[in-house]
Amino acid sequence: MSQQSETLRETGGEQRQTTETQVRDDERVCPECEAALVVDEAHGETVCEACGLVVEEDEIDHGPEWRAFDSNERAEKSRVGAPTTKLLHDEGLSSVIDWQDRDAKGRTIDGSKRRKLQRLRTWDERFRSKNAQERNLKQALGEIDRMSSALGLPENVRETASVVYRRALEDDLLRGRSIEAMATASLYAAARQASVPRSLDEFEPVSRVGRKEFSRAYRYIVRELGLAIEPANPLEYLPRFASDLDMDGETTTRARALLEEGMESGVHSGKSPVGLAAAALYAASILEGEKITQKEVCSVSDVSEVTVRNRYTELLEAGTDPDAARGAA
DNA sequence: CATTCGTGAAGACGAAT
DNA sequence: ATTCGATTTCACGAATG
Repeated sequence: MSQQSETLRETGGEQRQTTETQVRDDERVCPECEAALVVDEAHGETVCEACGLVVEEDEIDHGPEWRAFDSNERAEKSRVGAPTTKLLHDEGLSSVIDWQDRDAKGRTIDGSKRRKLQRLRTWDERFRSKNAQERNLKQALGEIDRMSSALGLPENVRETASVVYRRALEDDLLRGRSIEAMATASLYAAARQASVPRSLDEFEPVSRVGRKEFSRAYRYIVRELGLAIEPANPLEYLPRFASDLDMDGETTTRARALLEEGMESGVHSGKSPVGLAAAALYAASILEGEKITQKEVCSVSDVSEVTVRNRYTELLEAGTDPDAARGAA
């Protein structure tokens, strides 16, 4: 999956080089000598290269840009430009291109200037929508990170999830759906694709949106993106549940055999894979004499005891395993 | 007493219309 | 969007150890 990590790196481009203590700050120059300022991150200071003048960080002056010698002058020149706002991602500092073909005095613009404006609008629009998507993505990736660490999902699943999300974003699948729901759905899909599935029940408490919402989002992206996700295999849940229960390797192997047999005879069609896995563990624990209670398997697998009961009787019936018969007797 | 087993009503879900 | 069928869950009681 090198393709995925490449896509990932692509947008991670805004990392700062924090290892360097000295970074040129080209935006500002020293008020005394006009030389470029240098940011000393170790000391948290901004310093002039040439004359050594120290300009404190975080002391950016938003006030008047000229000195005022009396109140008249102060009123006149108090501020240049619009105040900045945190509500816009660029703090309102970017240019806005009007849709009207008129200049500042209201006269119409014509000819080549008009076409030029048109091209500018096109690009402006492209950058703006790109930024909107980037911000969206940033938030979603944060959520994916949060949830996957809460669920103990490995790194590669996060990457897959972010790729899925990115595709959904590019295909304009986000309309009317919340970022959170889509992020959850992407992670769910990724976990299943990576053969380390988590059930919807496990996602419910870590997601910020309701189960209904993200499961709908999940179905939606699977259909729209054409993701090939097969029904979850009960075997994939086994190792995790087994280790949660501190079960014997023997018993786990037995459970796996039981499951495989059961799937041969088709007991699993239409049944919840999680319940099947839980039942197999329970059945195996009886057969192996390492007794665990139904309640215990239920607590690690989030299925009801009833389901475990039903599944495990089916599993034992389907199992023509002579060994199983002997163990039960 | 804890665990297991069975049952019917009720909810959730996917498929079909 | 609603309806239908299958599955799961809940709540309960009974049996078993």
